[in-house]
Amino acid sequence: MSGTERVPKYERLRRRLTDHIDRLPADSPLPTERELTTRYGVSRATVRQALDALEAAGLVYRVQGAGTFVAEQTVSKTLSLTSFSEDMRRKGLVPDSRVLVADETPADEHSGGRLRLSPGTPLIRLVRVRLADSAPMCLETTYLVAERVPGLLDLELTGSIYQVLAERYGVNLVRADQAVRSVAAGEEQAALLGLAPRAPALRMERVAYDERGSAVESTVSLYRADRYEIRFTIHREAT
Amino acid sequence: MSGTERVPKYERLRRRLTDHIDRLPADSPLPTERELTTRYGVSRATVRQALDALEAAGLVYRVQGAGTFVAEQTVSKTLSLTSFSEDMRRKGLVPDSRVLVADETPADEHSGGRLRLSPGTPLIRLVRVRLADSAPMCLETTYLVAERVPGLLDLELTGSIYQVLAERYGVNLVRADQAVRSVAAGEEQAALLGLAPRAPALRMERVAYDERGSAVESTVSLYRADRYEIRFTIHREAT
DNA sequence: GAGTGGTCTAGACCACCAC
DNA sequence: TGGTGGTCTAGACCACTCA
Repeated sequence: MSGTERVPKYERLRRRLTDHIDRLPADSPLPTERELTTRYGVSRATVRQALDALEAAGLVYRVQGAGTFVAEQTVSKTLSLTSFSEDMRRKGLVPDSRVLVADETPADEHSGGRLRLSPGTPLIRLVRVRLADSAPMCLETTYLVAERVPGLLDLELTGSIYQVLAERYGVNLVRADQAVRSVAAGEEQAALLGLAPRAPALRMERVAYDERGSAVESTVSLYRADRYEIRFTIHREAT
Repeated sequence: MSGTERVPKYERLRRRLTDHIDRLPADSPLPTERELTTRYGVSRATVRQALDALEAAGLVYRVQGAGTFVAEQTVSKTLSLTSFSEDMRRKGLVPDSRVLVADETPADEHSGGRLRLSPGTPLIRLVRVRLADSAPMCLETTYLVAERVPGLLDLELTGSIYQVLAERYGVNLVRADQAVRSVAAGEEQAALLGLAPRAPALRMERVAYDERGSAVESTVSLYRADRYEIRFTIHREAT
């Protein structure tokens, strides 16, 4: 890693504007696109590319014929694809894991079906109790396509798997389909999570894909309802 | 409504390409940007604007130096801001409502806090049992800023409120912050939903905003866990 | 009517991939 | 090395808002 990082102009402009916006009250007008053009010495297309990103992030809103304005602050951000570790750190908690199972197993209809694999395809299976600040937060069963992550079981598995996938295997998970349900924890599950039997839990099912749309990871997470909630921002579709 | 609708070129191109893509297998290469330029008689910037939308929707992926390709089909779409009625119709169910409460009430810390209003501000309150195919699906308490929807209580409230807001009041909800939890239904709630007491339920809290980022609606929904789950696609953030 | 954001063009150079 | 997508420019016209 050398110190040179290629950062496009529109990205640099976006960051400068983000810092600027954070210090402005809601509904403050931003400079006009043409003024930003001269102020930062870039073309209007570049300015618009930066503003497009800010608008998509919900930081500003634009009114044709009037201008661009600071939006009221959103409580949360768009829900993004993160690993458990990243998620917890973002919340200010210290993540950890207790590995219950780590082995290789052929795909059956359950695990392979979600990954759209034929039965028998080798999968890495991880069953972990995920801890936050040393207390159980969630019970997680993960399947990974073994072919994509050779030797994974020989590694430390306490940190962020997504980071390992990216750095060691060049596998970048960019998209995931999720399904969220409310369930009553089973006896065994409740015991592992430190809950009373039949206590409510949040069940999250996820299939994550790489850039090309190939399924790589399938995870079922069971979160303690008293410790976890999902927060996110959604938008109205145009179509 | 006259028949003339202004549709930008990039939008027309996006639709044409969407239709085209639907008939291609995954990983098929699309024509190059420069070829689309000549084929459709538009500039490359316009082509890229159309492709940007397709990429954001997860229909294609781009590899620098190689080309643009059809992505594998995603099961579900990005979670978008919809009303209960729209949500149910999309699932092929018939929505209906049983209104329990419909009145005007001053904001207190609970209701006003989420909407970021000062206590005392008039609010419209709706408590409804929402039905899908004539069976209880969810128990919903909605607060609307009364000033934005004068006379709402005189209207039929069985249909889509979002449609009423847009068509009658020009209020377009474009963004919402949501929080999802798993809870055990209380006795009264369980009775209204046709559940056993302490049965698991999905609790969804939502605050919806208009284009300018002003909070307009605050809703708490309690869904029957055995009938409802949330499905959505999420993406990895660049930053 | 002056000024704003929305759309569109024609052209250029760069980084990257595959042959 | 040739072609691809990624970035950027300078300029134009349109639709819309607001005084």
